[in-house]
Amino acid sequence: MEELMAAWSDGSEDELVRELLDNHSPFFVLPEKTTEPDKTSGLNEEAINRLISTVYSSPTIGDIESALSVTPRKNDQLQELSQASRISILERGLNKVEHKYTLKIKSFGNVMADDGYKWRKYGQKSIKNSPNPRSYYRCTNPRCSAKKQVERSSEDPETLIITYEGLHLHYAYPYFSHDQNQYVDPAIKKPKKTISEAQADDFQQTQEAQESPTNLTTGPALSPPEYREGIMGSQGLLEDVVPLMIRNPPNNTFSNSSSCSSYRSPPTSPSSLSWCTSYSATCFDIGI
DNA sequence: CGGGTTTGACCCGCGC
DNA sequence: GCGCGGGTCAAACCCG
Repeated sequence: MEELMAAWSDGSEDELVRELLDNHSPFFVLPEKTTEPDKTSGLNEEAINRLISTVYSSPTIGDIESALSVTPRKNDQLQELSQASRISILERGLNKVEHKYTLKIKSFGNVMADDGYKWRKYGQKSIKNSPNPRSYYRCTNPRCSAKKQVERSSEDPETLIITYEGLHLHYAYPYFSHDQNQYVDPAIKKPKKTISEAQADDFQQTQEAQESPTNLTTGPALSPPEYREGIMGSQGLLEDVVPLMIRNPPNNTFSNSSSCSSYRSPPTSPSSLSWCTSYSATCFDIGI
C-alpha cells in the first residue's frame, strides 16, 4: 500500500498535462467550453494554457471563493440553498495552512454538510483538552489519497472543523443539502446510505451527495447528473472539479497528495483520474 | 458475507 | 533516552 501511494505520486503532473492536452479526453472539460456541443473542437490554446498553469500552481483562497461564487445551477431551489451555503462557507472562513485546507462550518439545525465524496473512516483520536475526538477519513477510492479530518471546535461545539488534505478539492464545500432527495436522478441507482446515517447522531447529517462537487466548476453548464450511471463505471466527474482541484506544486514537497490525478490503472481505464468522487454522502460523525 | 466502524496498538517526529 | 501527541494500522466488531 505504501508503495502504491508512493508510486502514484510520481509523474503526476506529466500525466495530468498529457490528459489536459488530449482534446478527446472525456475527463476534462474546459470551463468555457462545456456547453459546446462538440467538445473536441472547442479547446483553444488559451484555455489549455490556463488549465495547465492551474495544474502547476497552488490553489488560493481566492480560487476557491471564486469557484464558490459561481452559480451554475438552474434549479431554483438548490440555487437558493447554495447561495446560503456559500455565504456561510465564506463567512466562516476557509483557510489554507501548508497544503491543507481547513473549513469551519456551523451545523445549522439538521442541515447536513456533505461534500459529495465518499469517505471511509480510518481512525479517531481524542484531542487533548477537548471533549471531542477528531475523526480521520480517507477517500474510499483506493487510488485517491485525499483525506480529511473532522473535529468539533472546542470553543463552539456547533462548529465543525474540517481539514482537507490531498486532491479533489475536498476542502471546498460548495453546497449543503437540506433535502434528502435533491438531485437524485431516478435513473441512477440510489447510493446506499453511508457512514453518516449510521452515526450522524449529532448532526443528523444524512443525505445524498449528488450535488456538490459538480458545482465547483467554473464552467457554466455542468449539471448534477454528471453522475452518470455506473457508480464504478463512471470514473468521471473530473470535469466537475478539475479547474480548481488538480493543483500540485511542481516540486515534490506535495507529493503525497497528487494521487488522484496521477494514478492510472494500466489495463482498465486509461484515465482513472478522479473517480474518487462517489455520490454517496459522507457525514461528519465526530465521535460520539 | 462484504463493507464500514471501533478502538487500542503502533509508529514517528519533536521537545526536553 | 524518554515521554507525549498526532497520525495510521488492523483485528475485532457491527450491520444491512
